[in-house]
Amino acid sequence: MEKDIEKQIEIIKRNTVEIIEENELREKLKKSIENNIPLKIKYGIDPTSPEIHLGHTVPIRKLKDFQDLGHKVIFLIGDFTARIGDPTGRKETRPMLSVEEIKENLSTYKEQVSKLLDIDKTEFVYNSQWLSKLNLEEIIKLSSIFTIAQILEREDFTERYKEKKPIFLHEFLYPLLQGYDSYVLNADIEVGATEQKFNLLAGRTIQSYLGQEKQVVVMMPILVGTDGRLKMSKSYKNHIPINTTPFDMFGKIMSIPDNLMEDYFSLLTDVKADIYKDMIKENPRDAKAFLAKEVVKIFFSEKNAIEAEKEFNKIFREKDIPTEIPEIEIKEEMINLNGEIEILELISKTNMVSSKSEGRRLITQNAVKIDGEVISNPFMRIKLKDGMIIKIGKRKFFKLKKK
RNA sequence: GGGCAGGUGGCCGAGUGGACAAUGGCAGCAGACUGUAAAUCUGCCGGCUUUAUGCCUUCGGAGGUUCAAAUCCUUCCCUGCCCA
Repeated sequence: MEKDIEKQIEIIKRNTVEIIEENELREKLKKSIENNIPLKIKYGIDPTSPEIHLGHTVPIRKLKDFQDLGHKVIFLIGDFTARIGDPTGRKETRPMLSVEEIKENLSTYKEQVSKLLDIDKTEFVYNSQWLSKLNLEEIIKLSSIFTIAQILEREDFTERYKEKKPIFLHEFLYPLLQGYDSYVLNADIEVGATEQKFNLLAGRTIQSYLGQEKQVVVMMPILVGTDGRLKMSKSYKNHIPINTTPFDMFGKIMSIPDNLMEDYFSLLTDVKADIYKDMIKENPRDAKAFLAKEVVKIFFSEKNAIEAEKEFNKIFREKDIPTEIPEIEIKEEMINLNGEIEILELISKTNMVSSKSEGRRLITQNAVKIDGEVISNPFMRIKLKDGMIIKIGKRKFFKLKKK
């Protein structure tokens, strides 16, 4: 364990937006070092979607910092609270998840987290273990800690309230339960994104109400998604999942707006600020490629990162075809006697496009190429050849396989 | 329980009997350009049919009125506001 408090503080503070309260953190660290007992770091996640994306990795990287400092990371899977749905940042009520759905989502979690954390040193807990046992009396007692005004004070609730959107009673319970989790775990520190502030603070209130030392709250910034405006989230379709291919991750990072680069460097990589700032100034494109490589390296390997870049350049700079292309088999009955088929027929029947209209649209927009040649007539008859390359748009490639 | 206002395409949001597959914005897709799947500009953006003043499905659900309904009526479900 790192024995120097100031050094620990320095590492903890990197990238954090706010720490509540810093002196309490100092106290906790001091005690921890004196007694050689690691602090319990709580981090909770909803198993609503089994996909972890780069946005989630910002706080998770902070957990890694704590782990490296010798503290104990407790990864809380909110399988029970997921059934309520965290109202945080939501403009509307979340649908309740069923037990089955949650179970399904849980399975891939650990694997993804293990790309960032030392999984053997990480404890995983499920809050259904204790929350499902709470009785009504205890819930009422918890509810009595907060007033409606306090809960309505939260920005997302206030907004919804102002916009006359529904807020359901059970949503009020969410922060209470999250706070109660902290009490059950006897958490020293809870890490979360800034939008979690209310929930994180509820933990402090509940702990102290129940006679426990308050947790310190460490808040991490929100990562903006590929659209450059909204927070990264699967539901906004602006996310970069980590369960993907190195090439896809590389490409998605290349698609972020230029002005996001600094944030991404600082929140997702260990590259020093003066280095990436210079790079961005010098050549934004190359800086972005470097960023993409660095991130891919974290989740895959250096080799994968280099290959991904090569592949990316091959396709988008040299306008070449990818190394690996999905093969499409053509069934006999689709082809006429001369071995021909209409192009639209070909791409729609083989599901290269989602519908015939879509295919027609793409063809008339000059988005379809066969062996490098633009096809602009949807009814053009194509003589099929084994190994023919069909390119649709910029990114979709198919190789024909004739039976 | 009563009164009032609402429920529209992935989202936001116009439309209040025909020309509405439904203005606009966002997201998405394509093309051009480029330094990249950045930015910008242009086009597309329910499905089906060789495309057409064509057909089918869609404006909370179910019925109905009408030659014709997202638009009118009945009823049910859901939300907000006010009263109790």
